[in-house]
Amino acid sequence: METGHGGNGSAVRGLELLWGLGERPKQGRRPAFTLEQIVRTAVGIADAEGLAAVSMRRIAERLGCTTMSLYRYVPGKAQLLDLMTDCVMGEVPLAGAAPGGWRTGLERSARADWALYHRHPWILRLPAGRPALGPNGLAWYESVLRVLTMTGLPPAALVNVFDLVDAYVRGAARDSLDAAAVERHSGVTDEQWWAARAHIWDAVFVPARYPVVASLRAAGVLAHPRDRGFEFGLQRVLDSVEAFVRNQPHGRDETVKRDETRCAQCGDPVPRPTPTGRPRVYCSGACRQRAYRARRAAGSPGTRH
Amino acid sequence: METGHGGNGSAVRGLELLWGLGERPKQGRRPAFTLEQIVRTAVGIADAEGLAAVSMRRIAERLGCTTMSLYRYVPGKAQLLDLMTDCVMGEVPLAGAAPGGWRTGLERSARADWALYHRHPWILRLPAGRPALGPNGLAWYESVLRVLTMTGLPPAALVNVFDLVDAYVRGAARDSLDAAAVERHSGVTDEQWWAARAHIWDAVFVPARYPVVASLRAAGVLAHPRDRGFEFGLQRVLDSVEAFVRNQPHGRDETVKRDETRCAQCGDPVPRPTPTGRPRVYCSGACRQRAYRARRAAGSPGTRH
DNA sequence: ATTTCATTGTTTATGCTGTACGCACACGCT
DNA sequence: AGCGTGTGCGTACAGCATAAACAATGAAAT
Repeated sequence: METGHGGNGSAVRGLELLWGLGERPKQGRRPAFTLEQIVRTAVGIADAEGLAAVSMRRIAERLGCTTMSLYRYVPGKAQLLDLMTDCVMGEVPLAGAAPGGWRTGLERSARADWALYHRHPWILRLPAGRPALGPNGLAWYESVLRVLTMTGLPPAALVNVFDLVDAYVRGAARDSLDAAAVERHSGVTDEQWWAARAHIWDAVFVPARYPVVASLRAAGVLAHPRDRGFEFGLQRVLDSVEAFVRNQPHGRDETVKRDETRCAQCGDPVPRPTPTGRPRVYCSGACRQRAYRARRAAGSPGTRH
Repeated sequence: METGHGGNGSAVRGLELLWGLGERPKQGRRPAFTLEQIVRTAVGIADAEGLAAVSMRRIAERLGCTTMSLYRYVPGKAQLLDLMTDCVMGEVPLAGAAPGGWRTGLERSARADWALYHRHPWILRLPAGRPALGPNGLAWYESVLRVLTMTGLPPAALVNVFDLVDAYVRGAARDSLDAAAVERHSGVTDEQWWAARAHIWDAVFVPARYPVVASLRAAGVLAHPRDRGFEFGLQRVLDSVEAFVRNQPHGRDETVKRDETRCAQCGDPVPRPTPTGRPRVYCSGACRQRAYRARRAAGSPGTRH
C-alpha cells in the first residue's frame, strides 16, 4: 500500500529518486510539476533565506499548490534535502588534469568546493552521508579521485587523501560561513559586533589570564580576515600530501617545482625574487608592519629577543 | 521593561550569562534552579537523544518545572545553546607543553577535540561563532595558542595554523559523526545500508562510467574504516605545519625527529625497523593483502606494472 | 461510449516546536 | 505591616512535518 509510488521504504526510494530510476506510470492523472521544479524551488529558498526557511509549506506556496501535494513527489523532507544537495553538486566544475599535475588539479577542485559552499551555505548545515551519492555528487567524487590517481598512491591512501582535503575544505568553509551568517543575520558587521561587546572583552581579555589571546588581539589578528586563512591552510594541506607522495615507494611526483619562499606573516608566497639580494620575508609592506606591531604588543614572540 | 533581568538586548545578555556577569539581585523571590543546572540538563538530553530532542518543554519536564520558567534564566534558546557549548568545552583538557615539543602538544589537543566531538556530537551541528567565546572556550583557545607560540611563528601565522588544525579536526569529526548518526538513527549498520542499496550501486557503479570509484569499491576501501583516516590526515596536517615552521626565517623547530616510513596502504607508521633488511612497505599483513586485492581489481594503479 | 482504476491533488487533523503575554505568589527592604 | 520587585506558572498562538481519508483526473479495458 504505502503512501504512493509503490516504493519499498522511503530511504531507498529517496535514492531511486536521486538516480531517476522511477518509471513514469502510463495511467492516471499527470503530475503538475516535475521533481526538478520542486528541488530547484527549494534550493532557491535555501539560497535566499537560509535552510530554516525551507519548509514544505513555503515550497508549496511558491509553486502554487498545497503542502501535501509535495509528498506525492518526495517521501519526506529528508529526501528532498538529499535531492537539493545533489542538485547543486551539479554546479561544481569537474576536476580534471591540469598543467601543474595533480596538485594543481586538487587545488582547483578544493577552491571550486569552497566557492560552492559559499554560494549555497546551507549544504554544510545538513548531515553529509558520505560524499553525496547522487549522479552529480558521484561524478564529482569520481573526478577528484581520478586526479588523485596521478599520485600513484594505493587505493586506501587515495581515499585518505581525499578525506583529508575534503575535511579541511568543509571545516574551513563552515567557519567562514558561520561568521558571515552571524553578520548577515544580526545585521551588524563583525567590527560592530566586537565593539558592542567591547565592555566584556575589556574585562575578559586581560593579559594576566590570557596573555597570548590578549597579545593577538592587540596585534589585530583576531579580527576577521578569516578567508585568507583558507588559502594558507589549503597550501599546507597540499604541501603535506605532496610530501607524503614523495616519500612513497612507488609514488610518482608529477608536480612542478614550487620552493618559493612564503611570507612569515601570512604564509602567502612572496611575489618577486627580491631585488636587493637579501632574502625577502614578508609578502607586502602591510604584512611587515603587522609583524612589527605584533612584536611590540606581544613582547616579541617571533624573534629570538 | 523587557522580560526580565533588565538586560539590554538578548545577544549581549547571552554573553554576560556566559561570563557570569549578572549580579544576583538582593530583593525578590529566590530562583529555584541555577543556570548551570539548566545547562547541564540540556547537555544531558542532547548527549542522550540528539540536538533535535532539546526543547524547552523537554528541559523543563526533566527539571520538574514549566516551560516558561526557563525563560527567566535564559533570553532564548540560542543563548542556551551557546551556554551548552561552553559548558562542554570545560571538559577538554587544556593543551600544555609536552615532551615532544609543540607538535606533540598540538597532536594531543587535536585528539582531545576529536574525542570531545564524539562525546557530544551535537556541538558540530550548531553554528560556531568563532572559537566559542565563553570562559571555558577561551581558556582552551588560549592554551592551544600558547602551545603554538613554541613554534616561534608570528601572530598572523599562528592563528592561521590554529584555524588549519581546527578546520581539519572539525571537518573530519563531522564526517565521522554523520556516518555514525546514520547508523544509530536508522538502526542498520553501514554494511546493511550498502547491502540494501546494492541493486542501485550495481546499476550505477559501472566501471565504464566511474572507473576509479568502481575499482575502489572492488578494492573494499569505500566501506567505513573512516576513523582511521583521521589519524592519517592529522599527521599530514602536522607534517605540513612542521615543514612550514622549519622554512620560516626565525622558526625554531623543537620537534623530535620523526622520519619513520609510513604504510603505503593506510599511511600509518610502519612499526618495527624491519628484521630482514628490506625496507618495509605495509604496516600489517592486512594492509599488504588489501593492496594486493586492490591492484588486481583496479588494473594495477599503484604499481608501475 | 462507458466502465475501471491507478495516480495525483486537496482537506482535515495530530502532535510537536519556540515563545509572547498576563496573572499570582514569595521574599527582602523600608 | 506593607510595598515592590523578581519569580513561577498557565494560556495562547503561529508554525512545523506528516498521517489518513477523500476528490479529481485521465488512460486503458470493456
